[in-house]
Amino acid sequence: MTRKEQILKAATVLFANKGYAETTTLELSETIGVASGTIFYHFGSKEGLFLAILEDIHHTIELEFDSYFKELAFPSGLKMLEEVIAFYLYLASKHESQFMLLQQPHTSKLALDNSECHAHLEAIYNRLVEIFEKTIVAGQKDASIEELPVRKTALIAFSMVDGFVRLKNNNIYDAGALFNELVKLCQRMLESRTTERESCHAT
Amino acid sequence: MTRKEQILKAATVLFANKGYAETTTLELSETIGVASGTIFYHFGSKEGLFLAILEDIHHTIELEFDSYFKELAFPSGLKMLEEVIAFYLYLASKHESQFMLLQQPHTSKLALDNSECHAHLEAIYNRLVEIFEKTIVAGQKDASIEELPVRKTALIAFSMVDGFVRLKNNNIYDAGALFNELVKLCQRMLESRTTERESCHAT
DNA sequence: ATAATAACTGATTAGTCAGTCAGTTTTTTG
DNA sequence: CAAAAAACTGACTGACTAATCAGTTATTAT
Repeated sequence: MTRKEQILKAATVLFANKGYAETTTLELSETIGVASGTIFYHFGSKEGLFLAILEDIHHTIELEFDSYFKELAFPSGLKMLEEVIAFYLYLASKHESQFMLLQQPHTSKLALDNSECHAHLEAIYNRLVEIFEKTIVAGQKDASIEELPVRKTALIAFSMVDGFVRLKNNNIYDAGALFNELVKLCQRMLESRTTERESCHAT
Repeated sequence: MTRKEQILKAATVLFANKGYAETTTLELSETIGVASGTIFYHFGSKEGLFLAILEDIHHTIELEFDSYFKELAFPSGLKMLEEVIAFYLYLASKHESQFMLLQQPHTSKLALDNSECHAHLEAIYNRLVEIFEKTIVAGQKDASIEELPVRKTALIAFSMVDGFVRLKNNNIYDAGALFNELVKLCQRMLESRTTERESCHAT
């Protein structure tokens, strides 16, 4: 890892866990063991560093999704939903600090008046929602998922799983023990029922 | 409104929208039109002010829930779910700044080493989850809601609706247009299916 | 009306922070 | 190897911030 990458990664962890404003550039430089000036040599300013982190997150997520969608093959859309939730939670755990940073209010705050930040955030969220969209479309093809509006339903499923990640990261409840329930409820929410009812009336 | 209340309410709005660290006591005093010393006269410190806000939020939520549960009468648990989601979103909108403050990382951060903050947060979240617990219990009594584990299911339903509020507040997507889908998907998630099948088989 | 108490003020203080820059060390290039 | 370029340093600065406190004004009690 180069110095620049070291700073980037350490800053991601600190910003995610302490918050942007609460993390000082001096503290950051001390945790890595470099002079405080080095940060500004590489990133120009604290905000420049933050934007570089966002770009890195964007890049990470693009890579993860590209490799995940390359090997997609599931028995049914509904079964895929389970895998997809597991993958999302795996990602949020593997890149915990990066996901926590995305959930920081400072991030969405900055996006309001910084177009670079806004562009990254938009692209990242589209990718995250996409995983649910593809699942719903696949499930509707094999009739395992109900004919619900794809985009809207995907957004709600996303905010559900994302809310779960937050619950976990905030340590308010022991959310880790809720994984099975989350999957089951998500499936109940989306699974197709027309077949069951029809076969019932048919008899 | 007394001066003290004025400061409390203005601080709630500023902390919620700009963040705790990003809001200075000078800025706060200037928006109300009082001397900066007045804040410290009433609240001792910036953190004391924050804790007073949390107590106020706690109080607000207790009051709202007490009056809501006083007049509870619904045709079915499933119908109640719709009302309860609407009530939750109504609350989050009526007390927007207070709900946004609850979602700030600084709040859950402070709870880790401040017992007063922790106690308030715990009580508030219990009340918020309670609304879903009561609905599930009611629905299970009239057989409109499936026999799922009450607490766990309520936690997930809560995190779903709470995630929705965040989506709305962060302005990333036009979440306002998703209300009907949210209600529908929540109902699909929880509604009982055994009864339908039974009544069907009975005929 | 007067004393006593509470509410309020704002200049001051001690400390912190992002950012700078002249100078040093390391790496690359010819 | 020498010269040039890039990487890095850390003391310094000016702007800003939470908190203080001696003094002032408003309110209440007697």
